[in-house]
Amino acid sequence: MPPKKKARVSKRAERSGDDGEKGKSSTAKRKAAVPAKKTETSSEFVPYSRWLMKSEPESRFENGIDVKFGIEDLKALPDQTSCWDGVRNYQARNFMRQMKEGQLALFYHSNCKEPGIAGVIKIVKEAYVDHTQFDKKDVHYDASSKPDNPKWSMVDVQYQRMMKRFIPLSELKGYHTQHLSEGGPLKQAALFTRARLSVQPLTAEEFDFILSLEDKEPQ
DNA sequence: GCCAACGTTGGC
DNA sequence: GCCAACGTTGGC
Repeated sequence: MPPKKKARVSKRAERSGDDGEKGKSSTAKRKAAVPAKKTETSSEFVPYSRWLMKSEPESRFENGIDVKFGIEDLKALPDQTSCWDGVRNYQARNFMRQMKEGQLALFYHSNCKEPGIAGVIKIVKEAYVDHTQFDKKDVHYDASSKPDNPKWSMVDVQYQRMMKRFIPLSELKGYHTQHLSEGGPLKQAALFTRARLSVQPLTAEEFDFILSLEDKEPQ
């Protein structure tokens, strides 16, 4: 399961102990878990079912370790499957814990020449303990996390397909700006409103809109 | 390489 | 429990 890899996020996160989900007390709550949207006609919560996950496709060394993990790297693995370890941000972790097997996510290339949406992946294993938090050699080792009460989780994802064409961030940003003034599906996309979140939810409208761009001319 | 935005830490 | 300092994310 554990190919070395990806998702760059803080590296210490030390205490703060919080756990995000016991929700009630303490600090670090700040903007805890954004609640899923409600439907118009009922007060039922509709859980998110689409996601966007960021990873770096270009080599970058952290403590002597290359954190490069682009969609091509995922595609090259046995079963085209990998665990998504190394997430060290509570909101991102909490979103991963909401993921269900079979759900789709957009694979986003970050911190690179051309940031943007590279392809589609599928959640093939729901959240479980991220072993790298206990590994002193790992870039994302977290000395504050104890095996009897692990802080960090990961999911497994499987490559589905490349986008028919790469959708650059710049293009999405153009639509975001446009939708802000005229209305439209990317108006509130987390990619822009929560820029630094490495694992974020997408509404069905956002997800479908982004996929629809594949068949349009680059803007 | 710069640096704005923002999450985390830790003193008080 | 506030908030300034610090460190990271990630576009440009």
